[in-house]
Amino acid sequence: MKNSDIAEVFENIADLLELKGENKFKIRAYSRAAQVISHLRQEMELMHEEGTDFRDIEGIGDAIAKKSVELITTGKLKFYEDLKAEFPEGIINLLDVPGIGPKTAYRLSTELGVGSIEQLEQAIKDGRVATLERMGEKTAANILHAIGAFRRKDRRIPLGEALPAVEEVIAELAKVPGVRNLTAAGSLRRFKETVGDIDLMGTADDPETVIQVFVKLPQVRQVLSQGPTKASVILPKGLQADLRMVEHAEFGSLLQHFTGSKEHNVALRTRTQAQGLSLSEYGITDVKTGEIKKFADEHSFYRYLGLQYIPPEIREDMGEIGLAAKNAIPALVEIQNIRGDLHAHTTASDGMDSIEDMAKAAKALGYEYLAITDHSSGRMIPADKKLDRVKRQTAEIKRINSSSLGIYLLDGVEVDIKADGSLDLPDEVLAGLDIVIGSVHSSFLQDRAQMTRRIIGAIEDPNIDIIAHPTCRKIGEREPVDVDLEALFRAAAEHGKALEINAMPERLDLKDLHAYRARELGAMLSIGTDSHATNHLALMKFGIGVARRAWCQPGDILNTRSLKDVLHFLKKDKVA
DNA sequence: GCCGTTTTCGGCCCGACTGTTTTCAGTCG
Repeated sequence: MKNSDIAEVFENIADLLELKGENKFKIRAYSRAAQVISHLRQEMELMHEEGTDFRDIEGIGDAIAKKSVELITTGKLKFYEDLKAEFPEGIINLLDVPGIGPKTAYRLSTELGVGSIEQLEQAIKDGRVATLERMGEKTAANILHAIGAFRRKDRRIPLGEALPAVEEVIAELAKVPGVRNLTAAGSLRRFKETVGDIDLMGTADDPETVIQVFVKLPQVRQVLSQGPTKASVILPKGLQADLRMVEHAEFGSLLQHFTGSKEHNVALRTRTQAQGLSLSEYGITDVKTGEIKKFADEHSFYRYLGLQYIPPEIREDMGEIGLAAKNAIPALVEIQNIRGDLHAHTTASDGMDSIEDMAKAAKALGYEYLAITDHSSGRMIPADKKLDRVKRQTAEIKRINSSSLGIYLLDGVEVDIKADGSLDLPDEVLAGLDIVIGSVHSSFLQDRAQMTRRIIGAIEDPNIDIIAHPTCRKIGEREPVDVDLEALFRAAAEHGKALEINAMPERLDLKDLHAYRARELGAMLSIGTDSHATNHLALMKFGIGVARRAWCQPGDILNTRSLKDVLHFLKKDKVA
């Protein structure tokens, strides 16, 4: 049973207890445990095998530890089964509809016998919902609308899609006179791989004007709510955007509050409560005097609480607050630390631009080096031409490296790790290159044992330097391959090979939790954009976001190193 | 149900908006 399954059970328990009207702190405890479990960097199943006591995990005590063990060992939980049996089938599904909480779900279920979204839709249409106490025509219509939106919005939007939409809206709002500090906060600012909705904020001399411009933007498909300081709208593709405006002097508190995560903020508030302080988006209130202190920026906000500044990417209540109190937050890797890109394609395979154009674009970013790593075969390369292609590439790279362009090209390849584990180019060809990236591009559905052997075999191959996009997932498109990541990370650490954080927004592979664990086990990481055109080189920032979410420091990332040190890692010192 | 620079018992985060209410409950983030 995977962590996500266990977390789901506890989240469902929290929902059911809420339906039941249980003690809200008990409910919160289950909900919090679910949250913590879904953020664990190791599978609980494995931790259990290794004898880990789950009570050592913050947020998990005697009861939930015991229930977790029951789930892991038997695949079921009696407490949960009994609880479910107390309610009409399907009641939990109703909670998925935005606007329906436990109270409403319970009444719909008990008073109208509604047990599914379809039945709910029917009950609204024949007018039964509007007749309930404290419900009306408007509420019923809103629920009906929410059902439609819920059906269309079946997944969170990848970061790479949300960001351009946001930039467009911000550009429009920036035209309003007196507007300042327009920023996207929320999961977007924390670089989460998918974004549920967009949190925009800013400050203005006259906030209400900005809200009015916002709800009338041409992109806006629907206005969900609108007040003097806050509005929510639906943008194309069902993307929800919330805008909040405050006074200039309060921006730091606002940004901090809406950057989240929710868990981080809850933990922060709980902690500061003991100091007699109350936190909100408007500032920090001294509970005794009622005096409110405002903050124009986040740094002063955290400083006032006696905390080191915490970078947005690690605000997940995963230990960062305790470390900040001890001034022990590590210096996370930044885009400025990156000295080159180790994964790029050209017209030699399926890329759009020539080797020289890619080199110039990388140079323009200030890089010292760029690895040209076209595919071994397939993707525009006939099998019988693959050796010629490599030869031509090597010659062209030699030419550019001896020119005055001022960037060093690493002569490389992204070689397929074939289904049987063999590599798609002969050893002697691979041995002659500066850098060899191994990738799985086929037979994604192999079973765990086979896939693990396949990739670890490549890690053990002396010619391989980096494993690209190790899980092969594509967000919202293709599931990750079934592989024993723990074993893979250990093998990479043992053999001194790097694992890629692929920076393409639809990949982000390794993902944050995996990169965290790989680093913890001592594996080197590299961030590669997998660029297929010059403008893709700028996607590096997404890889940096993942690396920061994985608490990586510059030393954890291969391509923060100088060319000399990279070549040393690749055991190609002699080439430099 | 969890947890401890006030505590092993008694606490447990904060505010806006909506709709249906004459003062607030429910939901969301």
